Amino acid sequence: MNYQIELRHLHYFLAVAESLHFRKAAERLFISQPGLSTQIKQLEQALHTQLFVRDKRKVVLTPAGEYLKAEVEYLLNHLELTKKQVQHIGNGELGELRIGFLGSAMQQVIPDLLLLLKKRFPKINTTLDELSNTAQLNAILKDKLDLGFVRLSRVPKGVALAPVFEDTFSLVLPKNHSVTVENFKGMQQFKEEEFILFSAAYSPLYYDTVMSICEDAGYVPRVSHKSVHAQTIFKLVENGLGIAIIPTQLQNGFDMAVKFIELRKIKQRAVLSVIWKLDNRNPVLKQGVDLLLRN
Amino acid sequence: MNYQIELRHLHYFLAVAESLHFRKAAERLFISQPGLSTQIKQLEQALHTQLFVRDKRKVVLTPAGEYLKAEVEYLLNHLELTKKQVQHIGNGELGELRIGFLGSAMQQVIPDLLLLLKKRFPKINTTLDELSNTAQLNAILKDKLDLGFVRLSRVPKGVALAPVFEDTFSLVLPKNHSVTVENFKGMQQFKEEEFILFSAAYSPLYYDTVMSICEDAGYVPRVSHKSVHAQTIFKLVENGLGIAIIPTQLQNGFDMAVKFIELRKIKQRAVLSVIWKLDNRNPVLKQGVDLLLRN
DNA sequence: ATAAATGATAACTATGAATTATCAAATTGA
DNA sequence: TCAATTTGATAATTCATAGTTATCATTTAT
Repeated sequence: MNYQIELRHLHYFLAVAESLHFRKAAERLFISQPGLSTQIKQLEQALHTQLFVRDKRKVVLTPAGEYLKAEVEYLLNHLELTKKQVQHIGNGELGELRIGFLGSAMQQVIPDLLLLLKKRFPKINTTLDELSNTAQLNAILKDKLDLGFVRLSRVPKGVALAPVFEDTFSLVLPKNHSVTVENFKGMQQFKEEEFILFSAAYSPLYYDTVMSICEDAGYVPRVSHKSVHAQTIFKLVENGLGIAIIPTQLQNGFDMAVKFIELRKIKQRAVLSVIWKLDNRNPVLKQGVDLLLRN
Repeated sequence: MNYQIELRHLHYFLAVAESLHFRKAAERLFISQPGLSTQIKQLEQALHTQLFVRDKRKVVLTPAGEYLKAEVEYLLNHLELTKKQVQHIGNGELGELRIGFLGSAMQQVIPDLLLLLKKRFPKINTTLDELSNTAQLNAILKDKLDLGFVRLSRVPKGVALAPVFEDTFSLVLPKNHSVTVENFKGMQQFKEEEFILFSAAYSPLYYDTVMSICEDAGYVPRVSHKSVHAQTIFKLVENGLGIAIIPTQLQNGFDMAVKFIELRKIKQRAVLSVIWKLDNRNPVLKQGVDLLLRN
């Protein structure tokens, strides 16, 4: 009657809570549906609390289930980290740092950081994931990631943010555009152009900053296309579909038929920041952050 | 060959890590010693890491085991809280606040706080534990306690501290002592007395403060006895074994044959503070702290 | 030297996780 | 409207493995 909760129950619970579908969850877990049903029922009995409402056609989480889901995600991720950490200590390695980054940070900042880290702490392992701003923030909140490289101006309470790299912006123009580095006067020259930008959902800060650059030049830009990949933006510019404004660093590493004009005189800068969770228990994180911010 | 870790393993591991003795741990867990041995071996295999060194007469933790112990304590306590929390939410209650306190705070502050809390959040449950300063700090670091009422001036990083109650000190004298409330001049009158104090281990801040009170009067007190219980101290004073200095509030609730002189003119105060962990995930804590500090 | 204590190993037992087969209810669609 | 499909729950059965008992090898204490 009084079951003991095991990690199995938590893993199963999470699968059902995510898919809200017993059969699909069972399939994902490589067990049969009746087995999953009984295990979930056991968990509910152990907690004396209903976690799902089964409505004979759809499954939904109760408020208690909703709460448990968030906590289980946290607990399981934390346990996963602990397992790795224990192994690292057993091997005489210091630990692992899980890093997320925006594509636009791969050009320069990330390689530099990794080299620095390897030099100072040769035994620290790293994992790298290219993720959007919001994906990184979520992963950090759930202890799936230790460190994120993002372009954000605000983060929720409990998360720290520190700028690590400042870049100018550059104009991206088709090769045959009448404006050149030599005859470039200012952004007011592009009042009538169509703009191609990174989408606001991908990076709200970037979007707002570009808007403010045009605003300072006295107009609101017409945005014809939005994309999340630099390469796509370059290709669109190359084909005369508009002009773009990008962080200067981004032009490296691509071989595109466009020309760049660095906007040194405008005040806006593309700021890359690190974010991490203040209550992160990974002992390696502190050293990584210290190292990063000492530059 | 590749075992799945379960909570059972973690509970068993913790029992062995605490007793450093397989047979005793097995007894405590109500299972047989061989069963425990195999489960621990499974855990070690799952982690590919040795956790204990069995030296054919004694068992010790490896560094990796040491690390795991701390993390497992944290995880299991956190899971325990989560279970309660889920049940509370399921019952439409808000949650549970686990409070620790010094005996000397029970007189006034704790009952007041509890009444306030019950009034503002009728659905919050509380558990109360009388613990020493350091026991509270440890319990808070391990997520076994949410809120502690202590007399401390510093706390480790990651723990917050906020004063909530300030009390004057009072002299405790035997009934027949020549000094009375009427002819009391100052602490310099007690230069030659023996002092009975709370032990420094129990409350370092109290000890230092009493020392500084005598220092201000121009002498170093001779300390003849130390205790952790107010009642013991009163009893010793009553029997002429010395005099004492205590937070004034403490005299309430005891019916002792001693007299008290409140030291209103000296600058030192007995400060009671709340402490809590900044990364505590109990959603109730924030409301409790807010309520407390708003007074 | 003998007795007591310790953790590991081997063989066995029995608990309960997981499977298969099936049901009842709800939905879909010809 | 009625068969076909989809859903989670239930019942009976199987089987993996946690836990047991019995025993050993080694160390420590008397």
